[in-house]
Amino acid sequence: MSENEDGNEKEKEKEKEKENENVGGSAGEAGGGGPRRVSMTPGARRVLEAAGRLFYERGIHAVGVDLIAAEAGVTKKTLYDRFGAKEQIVVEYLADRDERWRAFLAPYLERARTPRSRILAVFDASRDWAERSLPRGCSMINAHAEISDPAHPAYAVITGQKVWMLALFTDLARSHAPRRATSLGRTLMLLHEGGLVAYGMGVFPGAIDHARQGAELLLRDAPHPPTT
Amino acid sequence: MSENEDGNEKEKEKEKEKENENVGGSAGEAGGGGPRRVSMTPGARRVLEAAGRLFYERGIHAVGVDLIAAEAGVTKKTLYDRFGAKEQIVVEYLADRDERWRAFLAPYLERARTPRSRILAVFDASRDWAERSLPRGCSMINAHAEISDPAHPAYAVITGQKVWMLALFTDLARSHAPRRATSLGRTLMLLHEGGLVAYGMGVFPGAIDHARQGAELLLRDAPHPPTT
DNA sequence: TCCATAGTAAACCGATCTGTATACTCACTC
DNA sequence: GAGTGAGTATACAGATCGGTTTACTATGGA
Repeated sequence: MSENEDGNEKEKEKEKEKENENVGGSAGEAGGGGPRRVSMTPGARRVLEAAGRLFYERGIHAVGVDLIAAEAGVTKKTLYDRFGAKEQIVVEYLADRDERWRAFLAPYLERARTPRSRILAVFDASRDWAERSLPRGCSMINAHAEISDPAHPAYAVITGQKVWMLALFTDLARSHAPRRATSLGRTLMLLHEGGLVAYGMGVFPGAIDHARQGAELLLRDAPHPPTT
Repeated sequence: MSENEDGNEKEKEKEKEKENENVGGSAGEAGGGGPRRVSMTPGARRVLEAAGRLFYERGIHAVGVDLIAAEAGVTKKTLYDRFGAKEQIVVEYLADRDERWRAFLAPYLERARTPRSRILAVFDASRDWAERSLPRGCSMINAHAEISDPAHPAYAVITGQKVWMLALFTDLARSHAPRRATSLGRTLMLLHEGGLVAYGMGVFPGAIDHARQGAELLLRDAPHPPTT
């Protein structure tokens, strides 16, 4: 363990990752706690794509590695060479979803210019995100229902995303009404989560838009403007 | 199918159900769409108890019938004689939870006397219910994450409970503010669902109480009183 | 030419999955 | 005392689970 000139090898690896579509990493980089552990070879990418689709549609426990490998068009050998265990695929799946969501959300926040509109922009982003890729509700909530053990490496990804969202709402709330930022942030979080759940279960149509209406009501109510 | 004097047999069955703690069934009876299909013998009761506990703690797909039978102290033969299939145990599990919740909620609603306090009583009941038996969040939401097929017989139980809750909130909202009952009922539903999710995932402490605060704000805001 | 990387193909492991079968016991009742 | 309902004990079926192994191929630098 003394004679590894990693400097040389790193250069090679970096050059090979020309097709890696990293999203800059401006506001991201908190995908799951650490850097990606697996080298995303073409086969690994197809595995992750297939696993993500199957996990979300049928549930994590209901999908076996044989099916994932078959859908990805790779053998189980390749799958285990890349990921080592199904558990790791689950972690990558959730971290990937989280990363994508934050990248999707970012331009919505950047476009909005007032604190109020930035808060509402989160709901707009969620609605658009849900309509295009969340027919069965939030991936994190669904995964949490299946992963009971807090020691599971995916658990941190799940709770991490929710904590991040709460911090985001609280930060945005602070800009709008500093005096009640904590409380307002939490209420926004509840409306948002409720919207996601109600949307995923089809309780009533337009659940996320309705959550946005609820948020508007909250913001109109005692907005603590510049003291007039 | 002609010679069954059910009048005689019914009496016997009813006498045997002395230990059955049916809660009158005033507002209930919508447990899952139909009457219980399985005869709840002592063995069956133990199966349902064990399955309920295991399903909730570890997830439905993660628990096998062998484990359920072992935990219940019955053989798989008994289990299959009573329930026929694991699927049916899942249905009974969810219908049972739903029934218990409605029975738990009823006295909270009866004690409250104003429309406003009746709405808040739902959140009070949920907080108490969650603290005593929902460390991992709402059973229905968790089950929905695992059961993707709408044709699954448990699906109707899941969505049925949420629809019932929405109807309850809407009814209560109608007594408080008839003009905006639909919208208010939906927002209350979102806050409530959000509270359940946030509580189950431990996003921040006292999530259901905070949802109640959000509801209070909603009710204070434009309460549409008797026109003054 | 050599060699590491990434992959295919296919068999195999022990364990577990849902579900069924046979054979028997016990308690209660008509 | 025969019959019935509820249960035990145990073995087994066929499939699938996560995971491993051996043998081989294609590719693209150094």
